[in-house]
Amino acid sequence: MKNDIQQELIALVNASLAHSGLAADYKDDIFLELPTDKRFGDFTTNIALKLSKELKQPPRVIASQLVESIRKEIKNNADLKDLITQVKVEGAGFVNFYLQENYFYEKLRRIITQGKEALKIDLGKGKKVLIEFVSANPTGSLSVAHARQAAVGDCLANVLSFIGFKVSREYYLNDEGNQINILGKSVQLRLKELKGESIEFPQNYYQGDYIKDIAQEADNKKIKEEDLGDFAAGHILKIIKQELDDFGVKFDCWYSQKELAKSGKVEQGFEQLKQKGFLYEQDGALWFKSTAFGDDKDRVIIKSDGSQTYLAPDIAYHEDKFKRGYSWLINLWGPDHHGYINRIKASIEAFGHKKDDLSIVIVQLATIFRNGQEIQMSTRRGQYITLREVLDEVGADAARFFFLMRRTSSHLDFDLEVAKKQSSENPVYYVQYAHARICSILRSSSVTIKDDLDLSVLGEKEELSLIKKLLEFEATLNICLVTSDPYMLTVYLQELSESFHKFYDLHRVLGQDDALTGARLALIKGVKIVLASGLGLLGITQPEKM
RNA sequence: GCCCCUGUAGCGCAAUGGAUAGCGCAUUAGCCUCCGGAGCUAGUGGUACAGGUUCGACUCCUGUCAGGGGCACCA
Repeated sequence: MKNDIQQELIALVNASLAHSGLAADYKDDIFLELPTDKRFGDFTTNIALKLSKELKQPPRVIASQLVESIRKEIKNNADLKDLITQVKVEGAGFVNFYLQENYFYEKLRRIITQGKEALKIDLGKGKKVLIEFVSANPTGSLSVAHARQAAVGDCLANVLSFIGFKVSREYYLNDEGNQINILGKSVQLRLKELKGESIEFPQNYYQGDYIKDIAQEADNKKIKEEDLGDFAAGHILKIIKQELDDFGVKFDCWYSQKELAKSGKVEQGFEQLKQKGFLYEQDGALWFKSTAFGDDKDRVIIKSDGSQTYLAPDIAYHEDKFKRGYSWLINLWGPDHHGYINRIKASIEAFGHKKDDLSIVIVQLATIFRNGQEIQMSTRRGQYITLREVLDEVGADAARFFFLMRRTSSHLDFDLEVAKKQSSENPVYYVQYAHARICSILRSSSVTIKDDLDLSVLGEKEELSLIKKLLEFEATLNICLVTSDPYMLTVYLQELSESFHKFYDLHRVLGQDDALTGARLALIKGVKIVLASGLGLLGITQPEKM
């Protein structure tokens, strides 16, 4: 049996369309794989509905003609003849294919014999992609906004890597400039305070108590005044790295803005843009002509006082990403950056890249609740709730799942008490419980699962829908790719868990005759493999006991 | 004023333009002599409003209303 049945069916329909004189080549966009038992058929095509207007005939009439032609084609196709049990017109004019159950049994067999490898699909073909995320200034602990970015970025990277992309995770480190100067001055003031001077602490300075700790340490190490900013940034960066590490997020590259500035790449970039005619001077400042690419106004890159705006190194930075060999860039940004999208896209276009070579994913904010009450301020660490506090309270597994379980572009309400609950109200436990339950059954069984066992005894409704649910994993990963958003994976894992619990409740695995017990063990082993793979991609542990 | 996100059951949310709009909480009634009851079954309750595109709209477009976020020679 061939694996890529979908491709074969598309070819079949195309041939049938041509032979019946209905239409030429439609290739893609005609198939939806619908393996759930909620729908009709195992594969379906809506092509008759699409052709209805062009052919000026009712969809069902076209569908009937098409089905007739398809049946003829199938007779001449050795692969499909035994596989397809029925082709018929249903609903408004859908053509539905019903497959031999054996097709699903063999899919399941592949999963239990090959494990996780059977779930991989090569959609990336080795394309190099760079995901830049978090990139928080090293001026304080990571906030929940950064935490959500960390969870989404890391999971998206996992998914893309699983489906055949060559992925790098990068953190753009803003280690010089205005914010670092202010950080240095904040420490300097706290130092004075430490020595008994009375000070007035400006509001735009960094307020948290950690500044006092850093001041104390700077004093012990006798750090020079002009180095205080760098010292503090280095200190805070260590804290950030530890926080990310505890959250299970690792970066391949920490890209320093300071190093970029030293390298001369920023000025080289200006030179290139100037030659292409996208820079001009006005009012004593240097402007980038971003309106040439759809931005609503041109942008300053060198201010009239001679210093650069933030955009200047950023333009060079993005061009450098392409120069390092990445052909697809993904940036995760906070919602405060959405006005920045057009100008940075304009810059890559100015260098000759396509707009779509850079995907900007805006990660909306998360609001932290406790028992339904919004938490406005952090009590312990200053102005905002930190990743550290969330981790301390609910743990990395629950935190990651919660940050991922809504569409990334949507606001997220995160209730700390719910995340700690051990009940079906808490989706993390629901999914992990399904996994642990399967492990428990597998532990208490003495029946071995043979590779060539007969799976066709799995004829119950719940068994078949569970197998079909397993096969939806592939489609789910594809959705994650198309939407650049991994959240569908959390939805899928909850559905799969639900499907398993329903099966479990109605059908006993152990204590049946060996043939049935063996097949059901194989089935739940398949569920375990998919659950474990999915949880792994989310960066969540897969407990064998809870 | 301009831009972005959101509006689905009392609450929190799901549904790659497709067929009967799903799930959890809350609430009501049930299910453990038996593989993990952290589970399952059944009942209640429905797409903000007005147009449009489409064979077909929760989904796309226009407008209205409501909530959240953002506008810089800041980063």
